[in-house]
Amino acid sequence: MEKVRLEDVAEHAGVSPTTVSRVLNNRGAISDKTRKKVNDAIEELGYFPNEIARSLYGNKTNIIGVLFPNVSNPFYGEMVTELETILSEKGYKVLICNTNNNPEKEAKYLKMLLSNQVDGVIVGSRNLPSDIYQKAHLPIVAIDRVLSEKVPIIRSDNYQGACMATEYLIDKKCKKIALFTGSPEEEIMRGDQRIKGYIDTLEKQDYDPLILQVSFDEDEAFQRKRVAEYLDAYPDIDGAFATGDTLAGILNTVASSRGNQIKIVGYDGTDTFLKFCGNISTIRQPIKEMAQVAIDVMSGIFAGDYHHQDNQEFILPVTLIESIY
Amino acid sequence: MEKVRLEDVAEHAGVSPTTVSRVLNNRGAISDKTRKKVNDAIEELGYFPNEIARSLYGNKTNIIGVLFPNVSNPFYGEMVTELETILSEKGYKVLICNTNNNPEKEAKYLKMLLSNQVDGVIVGSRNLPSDIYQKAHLPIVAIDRVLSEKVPIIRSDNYQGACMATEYLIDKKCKKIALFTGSPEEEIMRGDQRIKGYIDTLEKQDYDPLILQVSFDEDEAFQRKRVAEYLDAYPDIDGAFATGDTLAGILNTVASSRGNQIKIVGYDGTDTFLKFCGNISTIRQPIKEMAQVAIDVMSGIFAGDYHHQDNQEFILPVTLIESIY
DNA sequence: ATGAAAGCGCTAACAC
DNA sequence: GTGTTAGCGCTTTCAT
Repeated sequence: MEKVRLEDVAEHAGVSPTTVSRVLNNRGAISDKTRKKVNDAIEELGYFPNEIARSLYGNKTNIIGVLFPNVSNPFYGEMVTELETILSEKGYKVLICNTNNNPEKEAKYLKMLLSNQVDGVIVGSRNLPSDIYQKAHLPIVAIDRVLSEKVPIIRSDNYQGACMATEYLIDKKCKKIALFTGSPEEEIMRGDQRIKGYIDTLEKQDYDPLILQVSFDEDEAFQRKRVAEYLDAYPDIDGAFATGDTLAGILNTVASSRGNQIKIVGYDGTDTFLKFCGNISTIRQPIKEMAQVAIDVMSGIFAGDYHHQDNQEFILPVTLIESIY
Repeated sequence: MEKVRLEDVAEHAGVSPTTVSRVLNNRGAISDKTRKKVNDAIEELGYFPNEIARSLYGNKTNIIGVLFPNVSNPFYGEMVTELETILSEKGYKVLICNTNNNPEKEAKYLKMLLSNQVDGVIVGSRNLPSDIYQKAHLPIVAIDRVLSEKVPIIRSDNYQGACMATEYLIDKKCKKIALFTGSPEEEIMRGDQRIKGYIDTLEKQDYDPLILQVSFDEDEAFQRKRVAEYLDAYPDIDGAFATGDTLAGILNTVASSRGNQIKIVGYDGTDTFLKFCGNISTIRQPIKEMAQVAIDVMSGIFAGDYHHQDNQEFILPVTLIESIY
């Protein structure tokens, strides 16, 4: 049971390779008789075309690389699932790369993708200087990340989402509304939109913001400890906006185990979170729609009818998912 | 900025293509002077090798296909992450396929992977008749799935895990211990190991088993309703083993919202679950270790030193993760 | 309607 | 130590 090549099919059918290729690709004119002979030969030999050879000739692999920190994170996992679903329907294959937010891995992967002649890259990770992506010279779209001014960004409305979350907590009569975030200091300073939405909303209504940081780099036990310390230090907290669902989950676990009554709103609203934590409200990012837009934009780049403006952003609306109980 | 080929490098360096190839692959003897010339040319032109051409020649793509129901499920997401991490260190790339447990998609993907000349396939999905995998004639390993008697299986000790979960609930003085499962009737009948472990453990101690089914095919709202109905019907349930963490999460949400005091043990123990639901105990599958074994076995197949016996299984031990609070 | 021949970018005999 | 040549499996002019 050796590998069957197009040439074998041709021989078996008593025609030339060209003819087989034509049948395969429905190109040119073929008599019904010949077509049948060829198709029978294909069937009998169990032939299927070698995509590698096709790619080499055609200079197109139909492979899209997706570069994300980590598909074990439900947000990225669901995003990759949606991307893959849409792409596979369009005849593309997906090469997956988990960067773990490690710049070296990210650089290595980008190079690998280029070497593998991928047709485009969808990036949800970023640790590299923007010129690296710039000179990759390849269709790229970014998900919620600034790669360079030349790369279009698809994101959900982080500012609006934060406002909705905060307003919700105000509506629910919370008096002391804290923000829990995993973002590092610099990012907070640089004006993270989720944090900005929280602050703006509170200040508009004369509440005092309280920003509490729980580093993502620490392990979970440490994060719990840190959260518990915050709850000790600010016992009057009765509302909390967590800028990610993971943090919302941890906060919920810690608070409920201590008997603290805190209304929590998370951020992301993945299906996984909704299933695991149906009793926590959250802001849902429209993952599927974001995936669709990302691919539409990329298709536009392929087709040559996407006209870029610097710092182009596609911002999609979020929704508040109120916990059922 | 056109595509740079090996031949361009050769020309630029004033040597033959062969020499460039030799420098690239560190093969044969090359004078230091020539090597430097070539490397300089590579640098100047920004050349990188075309892996497609290499694959075509070498009959090896260094691509592994991974076929799972869905990376948006944290168990599969974490499994794929671990696989990808290990594979990328070994120089392999990962082509990802979400079958959604759809037989047509699965068949289409398998064919696509074959067409793309992947070096091997890791499968965590199964809806196809076993002969399809059999005649694929390709190194295959399966994760927790029977594909055919010829395909080695890597799984965790489901029976043992179920026993541990059930024993834990008995230890915690639960009197009425139910099992919640999403498996369909047939599978339950066929002797699912998690269910068997539960039943055996209970019967050994003269408890009555109570198996409650909550279909995975229904949406979440329906599942909640179904769970609530069960809790109404059996108000004396004070312990529950859920055969998956998702179900454990739903059960926990419903129970706590109704004020039912139920000790719950889930199954899978993904990092995501532990973060989201730190207050639920669970049986943890050793995902990373399973990924490692899967790849070791596949490497063995590649190297020709894996000797298969029919229905070969590699079973890894599980651990009980007790909720912190 | 069909075939012969060249070539996609690379590697590996086989020369010298 | 370096170059010439053929070929991996396919598609596509260009003939006929």
